[in-house]
Amino acid sequence: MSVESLSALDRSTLRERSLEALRSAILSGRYRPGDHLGEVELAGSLGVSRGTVREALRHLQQEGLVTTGNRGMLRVNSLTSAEVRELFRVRAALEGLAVREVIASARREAAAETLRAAVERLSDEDEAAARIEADLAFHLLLCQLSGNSMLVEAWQRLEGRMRVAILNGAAWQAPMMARDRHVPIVEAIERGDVEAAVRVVDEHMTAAAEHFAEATESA
Amino acid sequence: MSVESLSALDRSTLRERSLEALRSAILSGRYRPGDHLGEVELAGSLGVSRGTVREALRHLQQEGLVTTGNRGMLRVNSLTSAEVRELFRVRAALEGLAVREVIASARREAAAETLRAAVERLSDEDEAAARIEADLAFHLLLCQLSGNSMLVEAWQRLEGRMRVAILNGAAWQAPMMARDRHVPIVEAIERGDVEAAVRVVDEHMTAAAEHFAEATESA
DNA sequence: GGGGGGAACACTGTCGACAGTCGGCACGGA
DNA sequence: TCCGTGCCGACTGTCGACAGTGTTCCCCCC
Repeated sequence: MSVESLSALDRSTLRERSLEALRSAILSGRYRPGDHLGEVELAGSLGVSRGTVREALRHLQQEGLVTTGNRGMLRVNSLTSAEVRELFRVRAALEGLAVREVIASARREAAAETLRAAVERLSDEDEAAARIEADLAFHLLLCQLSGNSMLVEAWQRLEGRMRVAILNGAAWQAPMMARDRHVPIVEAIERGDVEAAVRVVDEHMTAAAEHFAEATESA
Repeated sequence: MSVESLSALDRSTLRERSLEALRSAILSGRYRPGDHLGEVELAGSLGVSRGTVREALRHLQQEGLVTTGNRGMLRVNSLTSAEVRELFRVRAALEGLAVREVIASARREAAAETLRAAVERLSDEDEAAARIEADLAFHLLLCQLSGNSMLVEAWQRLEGRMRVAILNGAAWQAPMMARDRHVPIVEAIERGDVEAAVRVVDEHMTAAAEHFAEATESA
């Protein structure tokens, strides 16, 4: 009786799929920082028209993964170690606000529980890529639980740059994403200790900043 | 419901000019929140092709000035009063970081002086539009003087939403942008008093948040 | 052998057209 | 009157093509 229902994936536009493909290609390191991204070449390899990849590239440009070169040409972006440090300081400010709002929220208990569960997914053994995803998911969740949509948006805008920074030091990120590093945050939220929570987040970010900044310097 | 045609003597690309034209059209209130923005119609009134306005619209979408409606159609965005409050809390966090970094900076004195000059441009008598510009310029300058490029970027990403919020309560913004409100910030920076500076910024943002949130509610 | 001119080349900017799809409306039947 | 249904218009998604412009490299002349 029922016709094959169109899966939601087929609903996505070519532009969205191209965008996702390019983003993951860059983030997986298939393109090196500084590599030139030609519209025609990408269009050919993705099997779509130039206009379509063009839109995807412009989107990536606004995300900060791609930057405009000499003649309007686009190339893969990279971050200096100073920018990495700056990035983490902004993150600290944002996530500091997040923990503040989570603690002040009426649903603090439920939020803490959710975060506790997310921390458990931060395995110390998994693949590097999985660990990165779990780490970013934890911090995004923290922002989401604040209930501040503008905060979530701002954080997500930084996410692209974050991933670039992480990519630079991908080989050494191990100790940063460990479960130990995140448990104190959850505990401070559970206790409702604003000062401690903010301080812990700050320290976490400072340590991560140093880590990845050094990684970029030696690259 | 029309935008002025673009002048042809400019060296910038049509896409950039279309973007600027659309942005100022929305921000000047020529389009009301919820208004549908059709690609063909805009292309006609701007005198460019659909693909060109399409890119501009996508840019505006990422800026948050325009949001995707029912069928992938774009319409002018508006903010709820709750979102306005959230927005200002994020701004407070960002600008709090800014004053912290400015004070910690080696060029604190020079920065304070620059800010002092910017405050003077916050006239109490000028046109509403000019006052808004001067106010935003002051806060942007504050971020820029921190020397944190990622912070500047994050702030600018919020700027579009800011202007939407301001637009909603455009008639009542008078007391918010007054010089008195900003002088204490500069003074705290001059004294190097971090705690006071952050507190003043926070209060400034909270007051502004209430102001514009109420304005959007009664609109 | 070195430098200048010029001709392909390789891009991006911009455009007009075709096709798919969604919403609304009129019409006919119960 | 109310509901199903098929048509129509509008709008976006996507594409291929043309034009303008740096860039590069080769060839000729000094």
